[in-house]
Amino acid sequence: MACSIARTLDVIGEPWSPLILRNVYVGINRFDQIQQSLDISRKVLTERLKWLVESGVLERREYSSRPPRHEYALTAKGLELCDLLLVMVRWGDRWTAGEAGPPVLYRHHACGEISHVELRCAVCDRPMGAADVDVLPGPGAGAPAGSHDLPGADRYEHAGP
Amino acid sequence: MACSIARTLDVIGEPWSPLILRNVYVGINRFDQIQQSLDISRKVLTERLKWLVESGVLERREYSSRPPRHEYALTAKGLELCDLLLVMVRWGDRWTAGEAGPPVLYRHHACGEISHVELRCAVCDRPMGAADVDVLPGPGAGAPAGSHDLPGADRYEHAGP
DNA sequence: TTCGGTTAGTTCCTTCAAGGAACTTACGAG
DNA sequence: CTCGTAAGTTCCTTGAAGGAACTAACCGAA
Repeated sequence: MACSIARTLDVIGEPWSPLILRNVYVGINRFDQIQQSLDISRKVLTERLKWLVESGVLERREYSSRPPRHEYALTAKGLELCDLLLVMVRWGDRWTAGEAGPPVLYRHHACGEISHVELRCAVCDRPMGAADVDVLPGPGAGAPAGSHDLPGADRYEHAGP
Repeated sequence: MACSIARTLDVIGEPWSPLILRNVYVGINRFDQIQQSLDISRKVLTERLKWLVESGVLERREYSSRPPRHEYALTAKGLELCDLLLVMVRWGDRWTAGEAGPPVLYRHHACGEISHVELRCAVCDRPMGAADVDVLPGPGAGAPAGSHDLPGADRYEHAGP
């Protein structure tokens, strides 16, 4: 579990990143639009966008040369990150609901119904949450036994298995 | 979509929080254990734990009075947040895999197989990801039409619908 | 041709939060 | 009586975030 979470957080761990991602997802994908809708500092937005592009989550593309204008689009990698947002939304709706119900609804293309996501087991299709699994060391585990503080560890790479 | 993400991020938005949650989930649930395994500053850990307890995600319980000793445990609310971690792990494994495969594996109690989570539609059971939904305004939407910058907004509450 | 206006950033300065190391409290063991 | 441990606090230093203003590259209108 450890390092995959850390690696994911390395990409979208800072608080603004998921909100930026969400905005691009819903079509707010130009610099000034994002900056105004989130009320984020232009400097930080520049940094985050650069990082998200470097990480392969967003793509910066020119929609007009002369005047050079750019917009940001989700890659396949980024679109799958938005699945994570869907799960966040689900939790936020369930546990921190405002007075008036969820602010946004999702209609599933396949069935046309207003719905929400559920976690299922990829093998047996039954519900699969954190309460329904055992955690075992896998092939990429840092070291067999009880070793923490791997040496060349970057930010977020502290967490041992 | 907006504010539910923001509300969720308000609880676990800072980078350390998901890692703390994960540690408690796997049984590393005392102050010094967490501090050492994450190599996090004691001060910040204190703050995060306090916040997670206030948010109802963790519970601080005394496992020994005199000497007063405490440990942290997940609440139901917190356990469901761990579902989010499972989805993070899935993404991290797929897109930022190390050389040697995933560091941790999950065995599903119901079927006994090593597996991973999939997102399904709660209504029709078919796969449901960010690519498979339309986003519509819901009952709790800030305002009907194109209004941003709601006034009394706290941190993360900037994001309009 | 000059005067805005728009988009996408930089630059600079100030404030706030994170990190690190040492200190505190409350006990129990030798 | 000193040592060790768990769970924090306190203090100081560094790094990142926020804010406002400035730049660049063009377009269209006066």
